[in-house]
Amino acid sequence: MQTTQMLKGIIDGCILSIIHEGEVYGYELASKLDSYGFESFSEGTIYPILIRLQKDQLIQSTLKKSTAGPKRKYYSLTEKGVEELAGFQKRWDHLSSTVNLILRKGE
Amino acid sequence: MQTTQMLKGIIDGCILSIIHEGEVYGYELASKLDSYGFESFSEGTIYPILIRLQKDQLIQSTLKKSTAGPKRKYYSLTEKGVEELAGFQKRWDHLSSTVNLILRKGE
DNA sequence: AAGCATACCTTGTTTTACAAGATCGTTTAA
DNA sequence: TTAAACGATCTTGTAAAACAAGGTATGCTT
Repeated sequence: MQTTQMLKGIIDGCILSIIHEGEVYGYELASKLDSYGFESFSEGTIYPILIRLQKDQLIQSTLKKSTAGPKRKYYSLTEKGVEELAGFQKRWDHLSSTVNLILRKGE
Repeated sequence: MQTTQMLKGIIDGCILSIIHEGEVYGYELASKLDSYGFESFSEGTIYPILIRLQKDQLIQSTLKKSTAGPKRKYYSLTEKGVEELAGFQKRWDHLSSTVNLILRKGE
C-alpha cells in the first residue's frame, strides 16, 4: 500500500479546487499538486482525469499561446463543476472526520 | 462521483485501526464502519479486503462459535499489521493536511 | 419444517491510478 | 542549421480497487 493508492477519487476534488483558484493548464497543475505536497503525480495520471472531468462537463478548456512550446489548454470550472466542488468539500469533511474518529479510537 | 468512490485504499487503514481496537469478525466490522459514519459498505466490499489483508499477513484469524448462526472468523492484527497501521496513520495525516490546504485555498 | 437472522464467500463489472511512451512546437546551443 | 532540450499534450495498456449482486451455510424461533 503506497501513498498514492489511497488517493483515488480525492484527486478529482483537489484538481477542481485548484482550477477554482484560477485557470490552469495541465502541465502547470502537475507542478502545483507537487508543491502542495502530492509528489507522485505523473502526467499520465493527470491528463486522463482532466479529460474525464471535461467529459462530465465539470470543467471547460480554451487554448492559448505559450511563451515557449506548444499551446496550453487552460481549464476553468463550469457551473456544474462549482457545484461538484461544493459537494466534494462536504464529502471530504465527512470522510476526514470519520477517518480521524476511527484512527483516534484505534490508538 | 459518490462518497464511497473516494475511499479506495483508505478503508484498509480504517479496518486495520478498528481491528486494533479489539478482535472483530467481518459481519460485525460492517456494522461498526456503518456506526462510525461509513454508510455504504456492503459485505461484498469488506470480505474481499479482509481476505487481501490476511494474504498480505497484516491480519490473522481464528474461528469461534457464534451465539446464533455459523462460526465467526475473528481477526486480529499481526506485528506487520501494527506497523502498517502506523504507516497508514502517517500517510493519512499527510494526505488530509494536503487536501485541507488545497481546499482552503480554492475557496 | 418454514422462515428468519446471522455469517461468510464468489463472481463479474466498472473505475481508477499509473507507468511508459508517442507526439508536437519553441527556443537555444553546437 | 541542425539537433538537443524543454514545455506541453495525449494515448495505450496494466493492475488493483470498489462494489453490486448473488450464493451458501448455520442455528434459532415459531
